[in-house]
Amino acid sequence: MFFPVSSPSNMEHTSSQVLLDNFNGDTSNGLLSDMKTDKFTQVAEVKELVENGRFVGPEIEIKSTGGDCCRKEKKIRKHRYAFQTRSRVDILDDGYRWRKYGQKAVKNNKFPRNYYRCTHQGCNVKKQVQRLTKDETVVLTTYEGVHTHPMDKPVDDFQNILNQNQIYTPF
DNA sequence: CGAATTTGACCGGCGC
DNA sequence: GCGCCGGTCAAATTCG
Repeated sequence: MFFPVSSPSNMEHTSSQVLLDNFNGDTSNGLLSDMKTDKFTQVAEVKELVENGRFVGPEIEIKSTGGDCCRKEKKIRKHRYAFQTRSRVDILDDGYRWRKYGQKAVKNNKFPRNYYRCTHQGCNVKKQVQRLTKDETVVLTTYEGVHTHPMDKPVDDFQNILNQNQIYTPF
């Protein structure tokens, strides 16, 4: 799996993965519960939106299982995407600027969940970050939405430096 | 002083 | 309807 993030010097990533299991109805950790209530139970595809080699946002494409007899499978894009990272630090700098707007205690978890919104004007991408109790070296990050602007922070990765000269306009 | 964070209040959905 | 739960708001506070 492509890991979309730059690697500033204060980060220590040793692994990352997409939590495909949680998109299949497992809401035991309280995350992604709306996937269930929305009555979409099958994940057709989980992929990262990559434009010109640069990560621009997460995307989940879901095929609805219920519904219309006359219509073919309806595709719904939820733009929600989760991955977990093994890191000692909570603050994972992914190149975008986030404003914290909430913090909640999570059931069955001694660590709080943090809610962030992208500070860019008109870009309402959200993410939530929580540390797992069962392995407190794991940080689970859930993104919702797609950035409508390029990241504003320079990174030390050469490919990212090249890609900063490109503007992504999804609509 | 403007921007970001903190933190309790508030709100909507859901189960009983 | 009521309470719980997850998510968001917003006033107060802190930070740069």
